Amino acid sequence: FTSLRISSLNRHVKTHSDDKRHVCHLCLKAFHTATLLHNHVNVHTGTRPYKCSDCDMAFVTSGELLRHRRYKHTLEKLFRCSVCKYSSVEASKMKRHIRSHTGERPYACYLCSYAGKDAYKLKRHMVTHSGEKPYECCVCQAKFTQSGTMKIHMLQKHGENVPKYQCAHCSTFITRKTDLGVHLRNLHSYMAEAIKCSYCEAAFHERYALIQHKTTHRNEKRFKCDQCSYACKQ
DNA sequence: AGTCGACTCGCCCTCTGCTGGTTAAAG
DNA sequence: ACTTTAACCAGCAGAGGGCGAGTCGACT
Repeated sequence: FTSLRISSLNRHVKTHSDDKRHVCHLCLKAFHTATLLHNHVNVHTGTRPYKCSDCDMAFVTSGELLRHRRYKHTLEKLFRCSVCKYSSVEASKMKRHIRSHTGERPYACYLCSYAGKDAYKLKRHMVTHSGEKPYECCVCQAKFTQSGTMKIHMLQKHGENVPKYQCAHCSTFITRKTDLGVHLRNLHSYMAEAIKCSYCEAAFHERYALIQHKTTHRNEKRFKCDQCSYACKQ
């Protein structure tokens, strides 16, 4: 560490020393400076002098308030991505975002080949090795690996008047948005090679159209006598 | 020494969407 | 009875938002 000012150096040196003479009288935790102790005591007492004028939030330091206001009220995002339109309030968020462009994955799992783009993803991944299911449904006690999965479960299994997703191309209603995506891919996507109907010469580039077409054969008396007008289904 | 703002690291959260196993209905 | 298929479902990863707290430069 280098600094232009001796005062900064002196303060920096304190960060390496065990000389933490400013001790919290409530929990005995020690700090290098009186300001740090002061901020810490505010956490105990709930004292948050910096109140947001636009909502009920309040903070221990002015810096925290400023950041909060950028996130929630001014929406001032100083960091802009040079590749896409993303912008962020904090530099660390931009650093993390850039990895989605570069593909860099610095957080490697020591048990498998997985590597995460940030620490949280690795931590979340590690649950897959421990087998832990930390989230429990309060209604049926089913357990889940992620909170989001439990939330979907609660909504779909125990929710009332749960809206379903209607396919824009057919009358099918599907419970989950993600399954509607699967439905669209499987049944409504264009296929370069047309599939032929097994009962006639008709051919279709969309699977759903073929299925609909096949229903027209359902009550058809496809087996015809070539001697008379007799015909039957089977 | 105290204060302030900028910077940084870290933690936890939600939203989103793909994947693959299961199930039930239709063929 | 058997096979196929599509919705249902939980697992799991990608991406981003929000905040706590420590450090440092500049200033008083």
